[in-house]
Amino acid sequence: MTEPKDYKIAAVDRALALLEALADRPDQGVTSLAKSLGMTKSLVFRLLHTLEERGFVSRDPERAEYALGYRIGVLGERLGKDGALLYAARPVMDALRDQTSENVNLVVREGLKTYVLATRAGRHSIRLFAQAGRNGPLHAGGGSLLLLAYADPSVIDAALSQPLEAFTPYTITDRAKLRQALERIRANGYNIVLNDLDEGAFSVAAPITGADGTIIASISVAGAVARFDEERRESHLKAALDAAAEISERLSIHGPGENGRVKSRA
Amino acid sequence: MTEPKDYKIAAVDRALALLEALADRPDQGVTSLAKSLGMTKSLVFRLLHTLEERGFVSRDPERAEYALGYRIGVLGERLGKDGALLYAARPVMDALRDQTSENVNLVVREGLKTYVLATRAGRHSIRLFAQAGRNGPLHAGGGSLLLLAYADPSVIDAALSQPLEAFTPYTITDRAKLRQALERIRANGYNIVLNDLDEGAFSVAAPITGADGTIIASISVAGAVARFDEERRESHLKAALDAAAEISERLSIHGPGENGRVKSRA
DNA sequence: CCTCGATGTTTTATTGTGTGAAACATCGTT
DNA sequence: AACGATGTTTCACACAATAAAACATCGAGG
Repeated sequence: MTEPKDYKIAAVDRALALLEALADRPDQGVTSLAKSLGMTKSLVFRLLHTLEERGFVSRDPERAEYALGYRIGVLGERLGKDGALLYAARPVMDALRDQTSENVNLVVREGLKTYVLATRAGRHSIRLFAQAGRNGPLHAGGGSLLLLAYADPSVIDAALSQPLEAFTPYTITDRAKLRQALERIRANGYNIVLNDLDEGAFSVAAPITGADGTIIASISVAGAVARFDEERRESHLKAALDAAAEISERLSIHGPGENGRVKSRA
Repeated sequence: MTEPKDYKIAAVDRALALLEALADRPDQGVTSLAKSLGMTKSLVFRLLHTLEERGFVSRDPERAEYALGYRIGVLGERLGKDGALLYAARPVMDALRDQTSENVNLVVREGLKTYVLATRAGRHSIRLFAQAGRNGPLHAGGGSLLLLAYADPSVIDAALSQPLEAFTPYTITDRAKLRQALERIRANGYNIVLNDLDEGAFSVAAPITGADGTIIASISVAGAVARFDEERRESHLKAALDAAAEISERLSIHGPGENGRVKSRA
């Protein structure tokens, strides 16, 4: 450990910790916050005062309890749900790509389509299977099927009531079989497919959980089936699941644990 | 001015200013931020560093440019759109109530219904016309009609294709007349109705604009028609429009101007 | 009704820390 | 190759953040 230069400015860091604490449990008073954060009351008081002036926290005037303020919402809106996901996923995707040397895709659902939010190109393949910003079907592709599996039943019904295009001979177009596949995905907690969207491609997908506990995205490792053997199947799966867990952790209200820090590139 | 004791912590305040600046214009570098905020580079650098460690800003590693980080999105999600609106509106609603002595309602649209987010009870009326959390129709009531007027055309069509209940003899149920009324609301930029939802009640409603520039809510002054004369009509209208502007300003990405501060209760 | 305890608010002194200036590094550009 | 602009790091000092403790305010309970 090279004792990596602490440029943190303590006052700011404390203020941010305070915000996190309020997000975690709103409607706390000065004393309660001070206790749980190990700060003095006067410090907490002044931090809150500063944050309040800018609308980052708001005080219930009657009960002298604080909560996150509207400005957080305004700034958050600017970022958008996708933004939070994207930013949280970025370094994790980099790491996953480095680990697997394969393509990495971050996919979300929008209505009855899927949407590739971001990709990382693997080392091997010349051609990327997915491209950022690309729309895709819900019933084919590792990440897409996974998202469908965890979608609201009404969404599943709607998706299955549409015509199911066969992108390859391996695409599942039989509705009963598709439901079975979804069932198995939910049972496993991941999804591995071969050739169903792009012929010659495999995809190992894991679910990402948002702050509210629902599954909001999938991250997947994808590449050419030629390179896909039993050993890689295991390692890719573990890597994808770990990456998904890491991103989910970052998106959780409690934030990334002390452990979860992604090591920056040397 | 009583020179109100500055409890602000400068470092924290600067950090927040930095966040605002990044929200305002993302993808800025250290120098640009330093210049526009009148801080030194080193300070900005360290503030950014601190914010980055907690995920409140994120850096594009290649281009060394910063933007809001995922953590803002996570916390913002916690608050929700309604939360931001509610917290931003609270003090303004208090002030509006004090000015007008009438009921004040904050209404948003949800699908083809409206929803009362918050109310302030006026001095006069014993009975509150609206109650927080209450659903209402889209085609009657000062705030509701206003929201309908500014809604997407598809929403208007959908709303008009439903049966239009007559809550009082004054409720507009004729679709052509309703469309005319909506037209007039858009032309005026406000809406004043009498008796159309509750008999004996007037409502003066003004539109609130969200961070993205669309109209997301209405704030209205409402009371008994008996107390509604030409003079009050003018003063209530101006008060409502001012209040709406104030809230909109707070919700804008640029934030409340120096002027916009709501004076706290003595 | 008064006292007690708990909470939020204000003051104050001291130290530590946030700060600016300036040196340094690292780019891309002409 | 030299320049200019940008990001990074160092460093010394002043001032501002901090902890402790006093004060205010409120409610509960005897």
